[in-house]
Amino acid sequence: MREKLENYFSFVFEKELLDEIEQVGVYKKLRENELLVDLGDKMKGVPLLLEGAIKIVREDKKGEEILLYFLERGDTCASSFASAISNGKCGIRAIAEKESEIIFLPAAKLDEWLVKYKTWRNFVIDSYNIRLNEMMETIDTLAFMRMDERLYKYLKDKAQIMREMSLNTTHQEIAYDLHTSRVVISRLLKQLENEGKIKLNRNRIEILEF
Amino acid sequence: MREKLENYFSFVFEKELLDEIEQVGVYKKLRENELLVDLGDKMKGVPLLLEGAIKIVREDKKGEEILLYFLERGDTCASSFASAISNGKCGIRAIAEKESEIIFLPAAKLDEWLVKYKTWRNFVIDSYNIRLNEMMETIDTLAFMRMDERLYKYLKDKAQIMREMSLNTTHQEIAYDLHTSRVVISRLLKQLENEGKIKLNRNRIEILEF
DNA sequence: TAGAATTTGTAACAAATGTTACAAATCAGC
DNA sequence: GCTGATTTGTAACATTTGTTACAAATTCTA
Repeated sequence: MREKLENYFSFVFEKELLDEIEQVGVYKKLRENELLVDLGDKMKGVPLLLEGAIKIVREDKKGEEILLYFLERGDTCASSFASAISNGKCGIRAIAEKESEIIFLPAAKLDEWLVKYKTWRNFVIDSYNIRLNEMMETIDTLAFMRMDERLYKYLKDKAQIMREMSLNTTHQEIAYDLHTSRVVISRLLKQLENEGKIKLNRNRIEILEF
Repeated sequence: MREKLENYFSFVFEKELLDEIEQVGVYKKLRENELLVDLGDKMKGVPLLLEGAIKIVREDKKGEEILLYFLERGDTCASSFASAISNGKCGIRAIAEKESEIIFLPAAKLDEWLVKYKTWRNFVIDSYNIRLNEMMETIDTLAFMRMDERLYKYLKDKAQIMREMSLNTTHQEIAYDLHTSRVVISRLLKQLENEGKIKLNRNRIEILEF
């Protein structure tokens, strides 16, 4: 764990903080599709993502879903931070898109470290800023793009996160993430294929153009 | 200024911090429709809103706009905070919806206060959390609601912010905020009027049902 | 008060997205 | 192999949203 921690955070956190994290942090391995945070959870800590990819999804009362963004290694979940510090509920769901490794940091330390470590302050503020920007990008996408553009962007974003030009997924799953119907996705995927941008196979989509 | 500061922040900030804010903060009065922050600005400080209402708008490269949310008294602009601390550019535009009063806090103090005052840490974290939640609500609205629902919600939200059941606005302005066309707004407003929820006049919309 | 500018109403049509229904293809397990 | 479940393709149609065009109503200004 120390090794992975050093890998991604030695340029972010000072040595003393890394030591503390190693002491109090709880390492956890997530298998693919494992649920990390559910809607309404009260977080007792914050996850630091060491490896893998995590999908953050918003759900409303009626159970309708939409993908907000993905977390990559080095990221943390700002919404958990909110929930952990203020003891409130989390408004999102987090699911591992592939096998991932995290370190869980206990809520009690979060505020203490803000005082003690400038690098921690920077990290927290940066995380919030990154997340705000991510949310703005999501809003841009929803407000300004048509479904065909959103779909193509989704495929490219996911390929980047998964570090794979070939995605294992079904039309139905994509429809859930983009909050539309399977038929619409099938139609637009076929259109993208005709334009030569992707290649369709059962349970697999290859991205040909980036 | 001290009086207004005490009014809304005496239960938020400790006395020493209020003193410091009074010393270094710059008071400013904004007239209606005055531009406070523009797209791409580098913020040299953060505004605290003492009085009034400020509209936060997102704009993409093509000049297309959409309303993100409103700020009320007691609020601050998380996006400015981001920009001020990291010396980056601001991704939004802020415009006074009505005459407003703000205090501008210099960037230099922001980090210093994080160490010195627990109340400031709470305020900053809370502000980020409130903004993240506001963004999620905006995303819910865009992803899950039809235009007629969005329009009605917009009217009610704006009435609340302006503390007025009667809004001075045109169909075109609403269309800009919701990123649609004037004709669509006129059509849906007429529909809401027929349902007895609002009453239409030139340059004025009364909300009858809340 | 006449004429210009702004705001609103509405029709007719186009495009995008959503829905229902069903068939064909592929796969998993026996 | 056969059978049932899953996934994909596609047609036909409904609904929502966007566009163009133009007239009427209201306000502003000279």
